[in-house]
Amino acid sequence: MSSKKESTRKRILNATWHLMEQHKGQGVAMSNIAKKAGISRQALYLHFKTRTELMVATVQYVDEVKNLDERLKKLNAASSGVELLERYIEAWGGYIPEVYSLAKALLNTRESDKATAIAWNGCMSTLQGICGRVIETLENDGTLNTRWKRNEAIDMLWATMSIYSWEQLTIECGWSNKKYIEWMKVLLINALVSK
Amino acid sequence: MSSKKESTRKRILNATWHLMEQHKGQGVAMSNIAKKAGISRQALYLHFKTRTELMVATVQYVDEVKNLDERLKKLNAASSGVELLERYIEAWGGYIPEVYSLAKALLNTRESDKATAIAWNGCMSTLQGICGRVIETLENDGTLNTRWKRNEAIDMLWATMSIYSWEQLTIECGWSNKKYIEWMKVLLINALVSK
DNA sequence: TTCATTGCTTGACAGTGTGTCAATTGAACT
DNA sequence: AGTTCAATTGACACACTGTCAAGCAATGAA
Repeated sequence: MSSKKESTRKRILNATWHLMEQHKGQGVAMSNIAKKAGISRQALYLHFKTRTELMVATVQYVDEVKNLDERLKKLNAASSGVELLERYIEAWGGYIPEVYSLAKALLNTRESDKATAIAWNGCMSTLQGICGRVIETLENDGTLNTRWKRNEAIDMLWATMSIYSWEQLTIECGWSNKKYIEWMKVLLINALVSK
Repeated sequence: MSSKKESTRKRILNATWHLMEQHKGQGVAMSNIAKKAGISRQALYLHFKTRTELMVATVQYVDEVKNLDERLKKLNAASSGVELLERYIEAWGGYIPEVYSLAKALLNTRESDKATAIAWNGCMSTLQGICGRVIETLENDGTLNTRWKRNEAIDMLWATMSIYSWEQLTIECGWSNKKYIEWMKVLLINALVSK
């Protein structure tokens, strides 16, 4: 009840978020967002200098609301490299569908916009750090397939678990998210873990 | 020397192709293409109804010039499933960088444009057909890792060899194309082939 | 030679979206 | 009463796509 009067900024962020979800990131203009937030289009620019800045802020807002950090911390409880790998696939694979629409919007514009690219790379380096931990744990356990070098394994794990791959398998191939997680484990355990 | 006077259509297609390559698919407007082709912007619309139609035609033109079909036919010479898989990775992996910029442009607009989506799906189903042949050959050889079901293996192979994955590893991680092909083989052979 | 056709040109315009600016209002704080 | 802050309205610049009308030059056929 403390936020009966939600701040305009939050109303904008929520409006952006939900419109992006609804329209799968396509055709959401500043005027639509303003309308949904109940303010004028120009007022949007009082809070966010550009469309990109708004998108970046929205992604950060969603990450905060969805509590990605906390979810990733649960990985630490893994007792082996293989378990860590499995938990990573579950945690990140379960998170992707919740942010997909928004992330897609960022991905589409990052090539033409430096601010977006920087924000995106920030998210990605967090993930790459986790991939690094997974591979190192496998290495320390002696369960990393000897064909792999550490850095190549990290990059490959990161690339394979990308939002794009998720998109291809779920949206293009029609897999459920459960199926995606299940077979991603098969792929990566077979590829990375020594038998 | 037979084409001293290149047809306007071909000049447009070449202009589009080379501009897209140069600018990595970003910020290439109809007016730029017209200028490069040496005609007026409006004349472009006499040849192609929309920007999308031009892009789709350009991809088909490039496929024709680069002779993708012929390259894929060479796969047939493979004498085993594993060899076929390796040749597929080499052939497609070698082709991606040649069409990347153009393909990226299509990928970016396909969500908002049906014509693009249809053209793209056409290309993709060709690839999925080849992935199907690869997996079936492995199956017939008895070398498909028994953890895989056929359809899931096909989808996974296709998704893993997507342009997006290539983009991540080469452009984001800085891998050379040779390295990409090398480690893609490691990934997929370990994941799909029984030991 | 005249006429129609074809391919292209120019100029103008509608529509959509982003981003900016100036003048104004209304409420809250002091 | 005066200041400040948030938001409003209307107008505008700019870029890009797509359309339309009128015209021009070369080609080929009657």
